[in-house]
Amino acid sequence: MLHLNGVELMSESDNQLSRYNPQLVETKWQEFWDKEQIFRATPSPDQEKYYVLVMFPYPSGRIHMGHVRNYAIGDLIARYQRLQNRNVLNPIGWDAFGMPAENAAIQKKSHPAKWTYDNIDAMRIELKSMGLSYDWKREFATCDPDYAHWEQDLFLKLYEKNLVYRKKALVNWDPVDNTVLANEQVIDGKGWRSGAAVERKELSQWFFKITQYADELLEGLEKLPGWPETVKTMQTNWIGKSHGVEFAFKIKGHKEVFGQEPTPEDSTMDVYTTRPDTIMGVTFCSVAAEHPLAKLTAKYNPKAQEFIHSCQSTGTSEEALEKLEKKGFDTGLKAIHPFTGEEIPVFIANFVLMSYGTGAVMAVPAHDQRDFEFAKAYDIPIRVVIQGDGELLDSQTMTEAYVGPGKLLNSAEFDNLDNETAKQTIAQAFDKKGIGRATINYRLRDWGISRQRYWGNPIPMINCKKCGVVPVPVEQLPIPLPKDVELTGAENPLVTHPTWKECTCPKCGDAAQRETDTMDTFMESSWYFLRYCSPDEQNAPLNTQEVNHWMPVDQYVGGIEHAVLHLLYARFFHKALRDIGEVDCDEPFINLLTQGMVRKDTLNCPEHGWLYPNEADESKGKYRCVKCEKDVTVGRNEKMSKSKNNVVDPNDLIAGYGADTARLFMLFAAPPDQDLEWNESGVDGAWRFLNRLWRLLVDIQDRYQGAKPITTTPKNSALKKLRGKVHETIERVTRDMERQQYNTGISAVMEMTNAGGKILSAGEVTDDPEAGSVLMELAHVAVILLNPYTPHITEELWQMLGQEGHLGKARWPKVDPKALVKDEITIVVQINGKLRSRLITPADISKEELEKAALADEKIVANLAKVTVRKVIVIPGKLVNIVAN
RNA sequence: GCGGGUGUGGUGGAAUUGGUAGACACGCCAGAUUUAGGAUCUGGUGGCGCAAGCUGUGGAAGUUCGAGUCUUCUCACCCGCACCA
Repeated sequence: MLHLNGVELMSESDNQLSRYNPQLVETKWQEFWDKEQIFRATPSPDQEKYYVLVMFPYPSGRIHMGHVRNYAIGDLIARYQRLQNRNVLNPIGWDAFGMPAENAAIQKKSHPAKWTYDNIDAMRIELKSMGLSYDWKREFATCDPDYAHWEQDLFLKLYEKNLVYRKKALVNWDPVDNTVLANEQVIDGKGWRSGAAVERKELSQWFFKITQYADELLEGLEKLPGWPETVKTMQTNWIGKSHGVEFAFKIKGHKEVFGQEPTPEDSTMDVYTTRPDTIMGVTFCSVAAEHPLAKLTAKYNPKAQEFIHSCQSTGTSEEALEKLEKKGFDTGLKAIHPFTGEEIPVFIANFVLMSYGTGAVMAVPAHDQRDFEFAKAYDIPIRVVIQGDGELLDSQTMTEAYVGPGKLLNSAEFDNLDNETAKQTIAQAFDKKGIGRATINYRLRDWGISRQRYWGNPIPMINCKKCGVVPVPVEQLPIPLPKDVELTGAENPLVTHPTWKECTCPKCGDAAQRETDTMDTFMESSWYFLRYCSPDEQNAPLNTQEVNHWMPVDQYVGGIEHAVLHLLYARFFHKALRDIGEVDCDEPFINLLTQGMVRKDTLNCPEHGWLYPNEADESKGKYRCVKCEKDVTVGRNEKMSKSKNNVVDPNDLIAGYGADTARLFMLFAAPPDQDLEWNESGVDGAWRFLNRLWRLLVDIQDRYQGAKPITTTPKNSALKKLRGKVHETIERVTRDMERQQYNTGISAVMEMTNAGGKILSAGEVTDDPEAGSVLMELAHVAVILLNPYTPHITEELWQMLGQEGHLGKARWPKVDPKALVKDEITIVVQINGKLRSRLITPADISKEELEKAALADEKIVANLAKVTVRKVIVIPGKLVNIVAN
């Protein structure tokens, strides 16, 4: 019996000639990898490092197809890089804080920690059944006391650096989850998780100064060529940098309107505009409902108050906004135009946002669509100040605002300037007058991280009546969550717990209270990739030396849904940690691969609603419900989701076909960044290929046991051609690995094994003295090239081929350039670009000879009988195109 | 509305980046094999045509000896943002 590091080859009765048994093979190799710690990563000075990272899962209890795809891709990259002799770090862990654990605890009257750790145990088994090459020694969950401890520590370090602050803020309140949401977590005015309509509420909140890094986050994108354009565009738009001018209007009329003299604050109004070139077209101003001038007006005028109220109660849903009419309320106050001295009305308008710029805008109806609509509704003058090429604009007849480029008119000393130049000239004019200056504005706002939830990491702060906000001293960390809580969903147990929040102020020693908010769970995912580098570090959040050895992440793999949220927070947090000396590099993720969704048809029965795939019978393209025989509507092909029942459980797939088949299918069915349509027969195809491969290699080993892979050029031309195919395949698969088009890599190997199978079954050259070594080379190459896709079966076949050791020690094959040299090639002959004939010529044929041969070809001669040749284009090695008429 | 992307056989998808369109697979058709494991093997398979051939990459035009690939316009679908001044 053969042995390999204590692992037995399949027993005699079950060996070489027997069928491919994935369950046996996979269990065997998973145990071997585990026992021998094959994928343990330790820094090594001799090898180039490679850090591959997959987005860690939330421990929901079961893996889904999205995980399988994500981790199959990540593992393929890890194994490929190992074969390229790189020292690979491929870690995994658990994004373990969050609301589902609390909801489950409420439902089951248990504790979130128990639910979470039970789920992790279940999911770990599932992940292990996939045969992923993780360094499991680095595994952690973000709810581990250790991880929470060092996160609190980092929070305090950033607080010291003045990157964290607290302020009262109007927040997005999710009434179902009873918590605050960041702007990024509000989608179409609804909570990203609960789907409930978000309300506005004013609360004291902790913020990270992400806006301080807005410019670097924006510019950093340019240094990331390995990121998809879509993600970079989304982040660019999210940051929303704009150049403009901020200036102040003098405000008058307080006495007339309110019967009161203005306070200094009330007598001016700051506005921000990106269009200073249209300054002479300003005919009114508008302010947000929350603007101080609006509030002032409301104080004296109940109708204004009513109007403001109606603004705030309008929904923020997509539809509501789209149909929302432009409405305003005239404050009666007048703004003084800074250049003309003209008095213009100031309105409270329902479409002005308090949270962007200054909450007040100068309105130019002729050149801004919103202002145009507003002016039409309230009969405000429209003044054209930019004239584009073409027809003359007429303020009386124009039906929409002109927002294009052009020359200035009706603009006094600025007349005839082109508007781009005017932006600068006028900005300077503001500066000279001392009432305004060029400003940069961002759409991005600071990251609010306070959450009124139990199952999160406590914010390590103390509120003292005397001293105010005081940070918890580092030596008192960690602040653990209380274990003795009962979750009801009504109120945060950290608030209601009898003792947890009570403490003494570190400054004055008086009784004080802890901050009861916990941190946004995006905090945990903002530095987990750093903690992976030194997961056991006991004295600090990070071991800087180890972190700097492994960082940055060379390849990050995950879902596109994190394009803005997680990926922007993580970039920011990383840069902040860089600035407190925790890590050296500027960007955490050099290359980003965003995999597409796994989708499946949805089935809907008129009686039973959404059906599971096995609840409908298919015949002739029609589906019937197995329960009621009614016709089933086949809905759109959609992302697999529990609510639509269009899910396939990866565990069933792995139990039935094995992990290798599941992985192969996932990687073969589509390029990784594209959506993947789930298709049962595609799985069968992958399964059959692995069986064919198995049989082919068993056949080769049977016939040519002991043959050494060939290293020279075979004499027989069929064998030479086959060897050419082998090396062409190495070249193609290598290229596909580098360009991350894994589906075509598999195709290439399939072509190669098909060619090998053909030679064997044809039987013509199987007795050639070199046949064995050519086929043995093919077998070896097939095994190694496929190892990143299907690790278990390739290990088993490697061993079956009599190889010492395991594939962890193998190296990616090298192309023998001699093997790629072809004796003859096929040349296409076209007439006027249409295919007319093919020539088989020696590979080294000269241009002239090729032209001659093409023109002498029978079919070509026949086709040229009635026309005159005008020109002949010869592309050596490819084609000849004859231009004739 | 703005920004980004995608349209190729019955299906998933290829096409060395301007040079044989449809690789590889699924499905289907025909045949072989008394066929023990989700069969396997051989051949065929874009459309039209008996054939030579014609035609064909959402549509229209253009550049080019030559266009799935480049340019312009247009249609459809998908994703993101959405009154950001």
